[in-house]
Amino acid sequence: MAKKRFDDSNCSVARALNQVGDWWSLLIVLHAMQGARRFVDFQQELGIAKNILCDRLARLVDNSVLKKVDVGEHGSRFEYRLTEKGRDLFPVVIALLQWGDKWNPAPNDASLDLCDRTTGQSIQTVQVMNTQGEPITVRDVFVPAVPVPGTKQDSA
Amino acid sequence: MAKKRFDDSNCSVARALNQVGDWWSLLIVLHAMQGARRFVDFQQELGIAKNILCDRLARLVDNSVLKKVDVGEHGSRFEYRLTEKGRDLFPVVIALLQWGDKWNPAPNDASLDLCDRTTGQSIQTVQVMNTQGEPITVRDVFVPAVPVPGTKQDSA
DNA sequence: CTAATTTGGTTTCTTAACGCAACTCTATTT
DNA sequence: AAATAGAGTTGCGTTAAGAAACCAAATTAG
Repeated sequence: MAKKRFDDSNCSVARALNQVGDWWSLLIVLHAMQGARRFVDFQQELGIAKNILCDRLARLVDNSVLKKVDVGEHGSRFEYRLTEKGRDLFPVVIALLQWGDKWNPAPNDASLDLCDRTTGQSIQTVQVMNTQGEPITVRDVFVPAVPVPGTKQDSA
Repeated sequence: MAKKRFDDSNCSVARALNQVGDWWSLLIVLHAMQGARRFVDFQQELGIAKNILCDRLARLVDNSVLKKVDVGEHGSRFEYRLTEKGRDLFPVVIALLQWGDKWNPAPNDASLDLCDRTTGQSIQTVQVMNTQGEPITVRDVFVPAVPVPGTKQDSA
């Protein structure tokens, strides 16, 4: 983490990064998407220190990305499940996964390839699209000049 | 940053986060996408400490997300420009931006909405889609059992 | 009933990263 | 010659990350 916080930033990306912008949070969300639910699942799969995991899970719960569910089994058993907000990080995680695959090819193995249940085929590459459904790049976008006073759109 | 590095992880997301998974890097990339090029641009727009900015820019250059261009103007002038790899983070940044907008509404103002140059209209929400072009959620995907070792499928 | 496990955390302590401020260096402007 | 600007670097204090040990409730083993 850093000292500088972006809670009140008027930049959506900054606010988003404030919640999931550290090393572990998105990895935790990814593993949650892949089925991890219990403390030990995350701990073993990620190889993360327990105190850090506690902290990250608590923060993700605070931020409503995960919810903590007491499943009254043997021992103190809790499950951390994705909320709708957490599940909504799917495009972010997938975009990141695809970027990592494309530009930092796996050193030793195949990356995990995700398939759609209904078609059985690999999913598409995540793209930004215009209203016509045509993929666009960063060069195709602009921020409309909003002359409304009081509207701050800071760079972001 | 953290001590734990994921360079050699066989997880694409981990490798991606290794390059742009800190508080500042994606914000720097975002601002670069919005036109920031010079050291002072980033420094003033982001309010980041200069040594941290140096470090982040250098790392992004190392990772080929940005390239440093000497524009021989007055003083020592450099520009940091996005590479193709950097521009390819567009879907990641936009997905994050949209998530931040949706789930952490701006405290005081409208978030900036991005428009496509050719249509003049707002861009679509970034989604994960199957081969049919239908949007899918995390519940629709599965990891096919045991990819053949040595097989690399890039856009996972 | 007691001892050992499992799960989920906390505490301690070391190390590394962040962030401010001040300083450097080169080149340009006054 | 002095001042300004761009792009850093250096020092130093604060904070966060990480490993390993310790803690506590519920469970199973014996």
